[in-house]
Amino acid sequence: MSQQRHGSTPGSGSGNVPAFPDLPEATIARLPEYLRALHNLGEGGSDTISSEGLAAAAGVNSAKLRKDLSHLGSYGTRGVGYDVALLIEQIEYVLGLDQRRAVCLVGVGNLGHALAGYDGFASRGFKIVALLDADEAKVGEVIHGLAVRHIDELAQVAVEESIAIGVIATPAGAAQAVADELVAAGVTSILNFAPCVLSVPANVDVRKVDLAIELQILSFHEHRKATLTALPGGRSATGAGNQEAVGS
Amino acid sequence: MSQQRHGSTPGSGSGNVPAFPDLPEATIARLPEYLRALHNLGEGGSDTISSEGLAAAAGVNSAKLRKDLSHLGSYGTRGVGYDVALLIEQIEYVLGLDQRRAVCLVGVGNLGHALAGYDGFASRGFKIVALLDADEAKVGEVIHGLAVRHIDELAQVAVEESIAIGVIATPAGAAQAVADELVAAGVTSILNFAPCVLSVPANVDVRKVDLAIELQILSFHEHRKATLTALPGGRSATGAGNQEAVGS
DNA sequence: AGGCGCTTGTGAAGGCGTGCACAAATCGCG
DNA sequence: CGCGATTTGTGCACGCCTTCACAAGCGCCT
Ligand SMILES: NC(=O)c1ccc[n+]([C@@H]2O[C@H](COP(=O)([O-])OP(=O)(O)OC[C@H]3O[C@@H](n4cnc5c(N)ncnc54)[C@H](O)[C@@H]3O)[C@@H](O)[C@H]2O)c1
Ligand SMILES: NC(=O)c1ccc[n+]([C@@H]2O[C@H](COP(=O)([O-])OP(=O)(O)OC[C@H]3O[C@@H](n4cnc5c(N)ncnc54)[C@H](O)[C@@H]3O)[C@@H](O)[C@H]2O)c1
Repeated sequence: MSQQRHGSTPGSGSGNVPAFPDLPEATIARLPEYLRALHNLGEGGSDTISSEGLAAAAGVNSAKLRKDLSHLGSYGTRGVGYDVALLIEQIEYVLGLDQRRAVCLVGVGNLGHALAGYDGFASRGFKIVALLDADEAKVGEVIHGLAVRHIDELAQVAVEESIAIGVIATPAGAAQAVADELVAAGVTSILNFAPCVLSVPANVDVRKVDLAIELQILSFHEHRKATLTALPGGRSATGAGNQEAVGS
Repeated sequence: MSQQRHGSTPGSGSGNVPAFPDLPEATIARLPEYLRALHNLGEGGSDTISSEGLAAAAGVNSAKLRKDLSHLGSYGTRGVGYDVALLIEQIEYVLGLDQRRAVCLVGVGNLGHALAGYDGFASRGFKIVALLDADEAKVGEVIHGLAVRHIDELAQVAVEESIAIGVIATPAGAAQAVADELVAAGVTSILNFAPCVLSVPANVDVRKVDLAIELQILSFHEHRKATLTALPGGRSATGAGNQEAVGS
């Protein structure tokens, strides 16, 4: 394991060299979950936490958690557990949360309003620095201290604020056009709420959130449960059930 | 393959026997995507569609799509493609979308408001039949023709409306309690927007949507791209980039 | 009727992720 | 100082998923 990577911790060096030994996608999708659990535990006063305990708090298998964390390096102490503060620092560093990330939100409609007012972004190092819409009637409206600007100003704002992440909350029909504009403005990560497939250059990452799909997956399981009425075991009320989560 | 399963199609029989040859989870997570693409194509006038075409529309590999569809049975015609209408019917049947599914929404705050007004649910066979909140000030408020009711009425409404799916849009602190109440009321599928792990009986399905996690994953990739400034190939502008999607 | 091009359905291989089980390491205590 | 309790880090095996590649099947054209 990389025992000499201990020195190169977040706060210290700025231009620290090496890209991480490319973590498995499945792992990085779980890191935010661990981070949240750690924050909760930190407030609880705990100084260290065992893999078992943290795994329980994050809702995963403890072996999986240890393997995930081992990819970041060796930040635990055998016989003791993980130092909560240090681990938080490490994960935040790996996720790039030590630097505030500017986000722009395009489409200030029903959903956009909710997102604009959501404090769960700011508390994780994300700051919405621009609200954009094509509807002239919405331009100028102030939401949580931020005025809605016209979409045509995107390129300008993106440069001014060094925006790398964009959120699309427009109707599906406009999403591709908006994505193109975001890309043109230099955005390299997009979170898309519109139910459609986006086509973007290879260097741009897209993540999609589609509530209808989630419901349809649940519907399938409902359908399945319904057709299996005659299940031999009956209902077994286990403590922690089957938790499915987003992630690619 | 199962050539005799053709007769047992959706519309016809009601109490049709067999549970599907349990589809892979990865497949069922993609079926809604195919379904949306098919609906778009259907409006476009196409009568049949090739796996290549549908795969492109859904943003997946064509071999994967064929394998996914082959799990439902053989509904394509070699040399021609898939009959759009038939395939839609099939997928909707498998997902259990042929019957309207009643949904209740708990927590009518910022996010809850947006969800309550979202028409993307109804258009997919889901109907929000109850809005519930603990805040007396919100009880009675009418949103899109539906009045907010007090959470204490959950059990009653759940039975009246045969609610099997519940959506949680309350603060994280209240989510577990709400989940317990939903389970007690007979709900067997939960879509959770609160950033926390829910503990439920084994027969209950939970899916989580956490926007902060999505952003953190994007942040990681931003961080990675930033540290890799010296990438040999430069930016290769491929047509369809890397599309990550939700799903477990 | 026969051949040709096109498309599906699938066998097989490879990669990824998961979870078990255990050796190595650390702490506390006698 | 040594020993036992505890917990991490990981080698390994298994299963799922993805992807390639191709035979089988279908329609159309001659
Ligand atoms: N409301 C929800 O709860 C919800 C849930 C899941 C997904 N979605 C999806 O999110 C998207 C937005 O939903 P909504 O309910 O907020 O819709 P909405 O119609 O209320 O808002 C859309 C906003 O986008 C703006 N817009 C349209 N074209 C634009 C363009 N080219 N550039 C910039 N802005 C543009 C409109 O002016 C409007 O303000 C939709 O794709 C919807 O399917 C919504
Ligand atoms: N707003 C967003 O864009 C957004 C985005 C992602 C996730 N979320 C998450 O969704 C949840 C809701 O967010 P929000 O911004 O709508 O919060 P909010 O505070 O605006 O709304 C929460 C609502 O839940 C109600 N509530 C509280 N306790 C309840 C209980 N025990 N039973 C029933 N109702 C109860 C409150 O009365 C309130 O109306 C939070 O967990 C938040 O983290 C919100």
